[in-house]
Amino acid sequence: MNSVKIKPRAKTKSKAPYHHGDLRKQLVAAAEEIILERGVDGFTLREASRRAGVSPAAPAHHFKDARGLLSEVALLGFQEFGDALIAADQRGGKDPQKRLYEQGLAYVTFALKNPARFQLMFAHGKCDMRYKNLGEVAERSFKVLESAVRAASGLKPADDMTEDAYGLLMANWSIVHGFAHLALGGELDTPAGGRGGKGAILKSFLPLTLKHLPARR
Amino acid sequence: MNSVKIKPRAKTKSKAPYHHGDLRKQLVAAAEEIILERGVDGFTLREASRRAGVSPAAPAHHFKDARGLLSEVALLGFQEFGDALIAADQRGGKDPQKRLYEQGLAYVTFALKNPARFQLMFAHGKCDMRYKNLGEVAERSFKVLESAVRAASGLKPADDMTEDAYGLLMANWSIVHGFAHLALGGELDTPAGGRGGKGAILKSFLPLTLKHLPARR
DNA sequence: GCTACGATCTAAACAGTGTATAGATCAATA
DNA sequence: TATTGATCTATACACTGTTTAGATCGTAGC
Repeated sequence: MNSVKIKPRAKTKSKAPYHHGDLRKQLVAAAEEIILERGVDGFTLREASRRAGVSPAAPAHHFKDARGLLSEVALLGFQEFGDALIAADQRGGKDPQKRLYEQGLAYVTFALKNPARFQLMFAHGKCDMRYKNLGEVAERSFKVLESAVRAASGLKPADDMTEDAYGLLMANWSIVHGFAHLALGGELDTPAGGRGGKGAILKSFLPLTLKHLPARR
Repeated sequence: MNSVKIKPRAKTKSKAPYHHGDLRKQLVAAAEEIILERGVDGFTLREASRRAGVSPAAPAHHFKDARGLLSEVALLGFQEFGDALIAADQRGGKDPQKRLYEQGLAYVTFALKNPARFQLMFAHGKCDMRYKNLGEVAERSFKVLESAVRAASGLKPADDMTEDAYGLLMANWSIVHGFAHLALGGELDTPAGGRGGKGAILKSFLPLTLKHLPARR
């Protein structure tokens, strides 16, 4: 056999060059794969290296450490998440109640469709909020919610948040976040007519719950 | 000197016997210490062994593996948790709304006062729900909530849950669980006048949020 | 009292992890 | 063309959970 050595990472390429060329992106992709397959806790940096076809020390040149790579994944997640929330908010038009409802729908939908990413984004200590602009990007999602709550509370954009408005904000956030967390933990599968997977949860349980989204009082 | 050798683990005892004598309990205690100090992810079985003064292989005689030990900790947690919910429910008397409020208060209070334990109890995959009677004990807490929701929905104990009642249940659970999760993640610290630690959260933020606990509609 | 046993422990080993170090490779710049 | 800096490998270290074989010791049965 006339040795044509295979580059492990590329589909059909020449010789496995010493330099990967696209490692950073592939590490991120591998990380997303892994947390999807094995959960956030199942992630290992060495496995990501393996899937990218490099040595365990290679990632250090692109990310400070394992948390760095996970933080990058979270960053991308929060970007998509924020976009989804903004789009939902706009679907709500001028009705604050509808804005909150659409946001809640989008919040949980994102969580159930991107379970691993969502768990990572809100896991305690898994990623470093000082990584790049992760903190700001996460804050952006928060602001979308705050904006709708301000409208629902009759506040103008420049006004300070009142205590009541802040209570409304926390209540709205809590209910959708709690629902997402419980659903992802399988906590909503057991009782009564559960089962049916994420689809059933989104289609039947979620609307039943979002009916109770707190409005201004 | 009439040799009174010190047993490393016991306060003031004789000789460090080959057999520990109280290992199971001390492992549980060590595990609770560790998750409190280092978080659930910071737990290692070897560290627990070290603190109990035994070799890394010793725990295997009392727990199947690391998850087994954590499951035991979760089991004890759910027992206390269930007791707290039941006591709160009774404080609510005959008013379903008050029962739900007291339960919510107790739910979040438990979470903030036992952060590590709570995170463990609701962490995905950290403990084995088939461990001993962990599943049933966890279910017991759920039943306390369900019972109050039945009352709030005008259902008798024997009645099947209606869709609406189930929505009410999920909404109540979601809001308190979400609040607890967000608070533990420090998510409620940043904005506006936050800070002040868990005490401030319990005393000011929580009531503002629980005002919005969904009632029957 | 003795013996045998079963429960409980230790010591040592194995495979896996994250990460630090030193050195190899290679594109691009001076 | 030589050098430099970015990117990679090989190696090593200190951890981890868990398994194995063997040591210890309370106690049940004789």
